Amino acid sequence: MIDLASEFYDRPVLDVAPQLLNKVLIAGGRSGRIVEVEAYGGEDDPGSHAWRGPTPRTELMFGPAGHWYMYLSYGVHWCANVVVSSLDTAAAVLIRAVEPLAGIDEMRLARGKVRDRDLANGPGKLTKAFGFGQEVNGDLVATSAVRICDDGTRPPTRPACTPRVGLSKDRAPDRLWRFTP
DNA sequence: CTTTGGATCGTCT
DNA sequence: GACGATCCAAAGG
Repeated sequence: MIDLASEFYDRPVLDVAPQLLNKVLIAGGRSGRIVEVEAYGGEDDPGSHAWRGPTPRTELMFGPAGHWYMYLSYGVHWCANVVVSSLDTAAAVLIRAVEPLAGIDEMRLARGKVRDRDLANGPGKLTKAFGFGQEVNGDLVATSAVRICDDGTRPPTRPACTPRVGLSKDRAPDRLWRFTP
């Protein structure tokens, strides 16, 4: 189990996103394999929070690579993004789903009455299953309570590329920036 | 199985 | 004042 180095994140978002597949998310004694991600660009991407330039909420996206950018979705769910390339301004990868590996009892407790397969198969579900939120904003490589590690499993050689989920019309639906193994 | 509507509140206009 | 990078329960086939 090796923490990904900051160099891993400091690359174009379309390189980093598919390579996060099959990596392992670790937090609070729980772990899970990343099985769905989405890439978001910066000011040139109508689907991105950073589209209209920096705001108080999105300033983290304009910061250094290898940091968490957490945001509250629909006033209810915390969603976890990893900021990537400092050259591609304000790009980030949304972690959309993980497959539980360890700490499954804690996840069941955090998630309530759902089937095991539904414990962490959504961006809001996984943060609740792992029990973290806004407080992890900041450097994920050096000091974070939420880490991303490589356990030796290779990324898929040919990941599936599909449209991003939940974007309203005209938000660059032509960009197939959702990746699954 | 699919569809529908409610929850809920920070953020930006 | 409107709108989400969502989730879930309930209702209908």
